[in-house]
Amino acid sequence: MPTPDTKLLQGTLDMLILKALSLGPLHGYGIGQRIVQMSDDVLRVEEGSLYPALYRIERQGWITSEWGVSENNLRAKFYKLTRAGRKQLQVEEENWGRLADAVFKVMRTA
Amino acid sequence: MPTPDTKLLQGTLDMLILKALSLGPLHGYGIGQRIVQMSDDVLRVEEGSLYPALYRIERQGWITSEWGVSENNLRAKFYKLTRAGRKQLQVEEENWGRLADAVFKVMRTA
DNA sequence: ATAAACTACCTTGACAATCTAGGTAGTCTC
DNA sequence: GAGACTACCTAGATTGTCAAGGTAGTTTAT
Repeated sequence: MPTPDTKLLQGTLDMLILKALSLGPLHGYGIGQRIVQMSDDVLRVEEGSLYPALYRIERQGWITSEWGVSENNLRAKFYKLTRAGRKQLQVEEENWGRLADAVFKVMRTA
Repeated sequence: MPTPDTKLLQGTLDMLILKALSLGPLHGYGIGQRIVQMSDDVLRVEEGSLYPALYRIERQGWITSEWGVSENNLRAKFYKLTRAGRKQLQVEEENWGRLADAVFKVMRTA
């Protein structure tokens, strides 16, 4: 198990989850792993953040869930991006880009 | 007065304040303005966030304060970066870079 | 003179996101 | 049958930010 050394950038978790799901349906546990992996072990997602985030996002209608069986033969809840979720991902992506660029610009100020 | 349309990326305020002060001492009100200006009106700092942040940062020993008079002839508390603050700015800068890069990497994932 | 706009500070209360730290239960390997 | 791993969940505390209020002094325009 990778043990990344840093906490998540606040406010980006929802976006990262949506992004992970944009690559295909996945259960909660797997989403956490996929994010760690996609970020090359820099970003970690604690379960205490992950599951509440999933409920929050589902309540918004951006993902749907369905119980199933994992690759390891365990019961698992699979999440899938909705059309609205795909749209939301775009919005958050643009927002993040704008903000991150602004921060970078400030940091580059002589 | 510029009215930027977005909230601050959480966790970056301290860094932005330190950065603003790295360009020279400044009073609280001015720090807020400098950040708005450095970010081309994308980042806004609410006073309800700014002043508590300044106390927090001063408590850490990264800045010191001194009462003085502003350019407009009003009493104002001027903040100055300490040596420790300059070092902290570096640390936060590296951290931010690493995290932001990781997020960008995730978002670019096919 | 006096109102309006701006500078500069401050505080309170609420809210949202995250983490820590616990827990359950099933599977697989040794 | 012990230990590691998968997979879910929750409660409580902490933290950062914001919204919305407030005080007081200065400047500009009327």
